[in-house]
Amino acid sequence: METQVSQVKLAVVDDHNLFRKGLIKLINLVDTQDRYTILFEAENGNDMKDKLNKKHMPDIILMDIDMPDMNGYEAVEWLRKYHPDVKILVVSMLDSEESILRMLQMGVKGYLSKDIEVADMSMALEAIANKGYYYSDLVSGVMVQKIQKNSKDDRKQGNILELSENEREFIKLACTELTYQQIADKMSLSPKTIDGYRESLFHRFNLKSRVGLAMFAVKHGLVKIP
Amino acid sequence: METQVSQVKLAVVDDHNLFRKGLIKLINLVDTQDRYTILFEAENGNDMKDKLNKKHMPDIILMDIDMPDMNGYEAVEWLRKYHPDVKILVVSMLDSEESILRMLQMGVKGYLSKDIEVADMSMALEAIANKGYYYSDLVSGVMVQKIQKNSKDDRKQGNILELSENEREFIKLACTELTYQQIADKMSLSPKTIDGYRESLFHRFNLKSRVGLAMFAVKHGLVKIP
DNA sequence: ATTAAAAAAGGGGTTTTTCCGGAATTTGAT
DNA sequence: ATCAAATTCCGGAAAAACCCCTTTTTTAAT
Repeated sequence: METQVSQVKLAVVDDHNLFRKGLIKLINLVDTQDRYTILFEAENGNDMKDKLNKKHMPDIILMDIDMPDMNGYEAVEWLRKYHPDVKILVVSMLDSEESILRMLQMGVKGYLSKDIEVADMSMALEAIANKGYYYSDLVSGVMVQKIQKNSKDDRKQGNILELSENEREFIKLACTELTYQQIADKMSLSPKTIDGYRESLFHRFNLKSRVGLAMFAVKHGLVKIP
Repeated sequence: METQVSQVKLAVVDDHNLFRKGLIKLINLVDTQDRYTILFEAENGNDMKDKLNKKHMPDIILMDIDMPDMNGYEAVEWLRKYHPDVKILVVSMLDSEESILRMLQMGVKGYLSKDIEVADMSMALEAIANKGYYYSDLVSGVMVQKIQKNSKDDRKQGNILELSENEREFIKLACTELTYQQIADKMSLSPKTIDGYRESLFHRFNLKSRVGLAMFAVKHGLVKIP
């Protein structure tokens, strides 16, 4: 085979300039065979959308999650829809189970924590370029756990991934100072329906108060902290 | 003068390995005169404490804020106490006014956002090594604002820096699912006192509900999200 | 078309939070 | 020692949050 040394076009999407630059330096350092080219950098999902149109399509996008304007989840969702061939490697500080699973469900090809070794990142890039994916021990671990848990009825237990759109919306509004009555108005639903959402969420996630729900939302990135 | 090319010993304290490595690469890249030596890296404040004893003292410590175990504030507080000569350059994602002022108050020599240009970081290091400090436009801006605001009575307005210990403690507990009654028990105070804290904070920071207070606490890093 | 499940809405009651107006106590400075 | 300020504490009432159990409406699948 001669495909081993084919060129790989990369893009880096992360809101912290210093991290982007450092990451690129590391990639160049690791890239002894001159395989990798950085096509572009972007500060967030929106920026990426703009730049994708103007440039050639990258093979792999290194994607942060927590970004202003358009975050990693939204960016990945968009990419899956409009450019399903682009492989996504998440590089994020968030290494919660929820986050990993949510990204995997959306079809990312790898997920790295930001506190990994340089060698791991190198391996991930190479694996994705060659095999098309790279699932680290952390990620595989989360996956098997999920599979095992899935043997039972999964919907009923607390599973953040399966929140309805209305529930997500309600949670966001529950993190504000609006009363439930006002939330009901804003969502054009009966206060009783809102009360139903609340109770259901409380039971599913073992919560006792609205503050608990709000902190839960923060912990799992369900709400943006401005 | 011949002191221009004196050696400068650095240390990097940040919980994300990839960021540390990238940062160090950037420093080396920028360091055309071979002035800078990285004495050690640490993952958090505690790790730093350990490593400070074993190695020579660094001249400048590049310090993250949000870290597990012992965060940047705690680390800086400790450094000021036991090694007041070590200059601290904060390099953090958090660029809130509160965070900047709190760090400045504690005597750090510079404060950089992680989304700055590489050149800025280079300038900051050079300035701190030579002049002893580097205050970017962002930081100076925050400082003058503060000075201006300070002309008026500062205590009464919403100023996160001047929260009493009890208030900080109450805020943390208000972010849990405890009732005010339980919080009062836990703090060995009357529920009415707790109610007083609540009202005072609501007025000072323009809040309308406990959820608002909790989100406020999250936004300003007054409470840890586990 | 039928039926089971999920979503939305409701009734009615308890607890907690919120919001006043103050009063007593502790603290710090002169 | 004394005064002012801050901290702590109180009573009471309206609003909001919380809880459980039931009914209607919508959705989805056979």
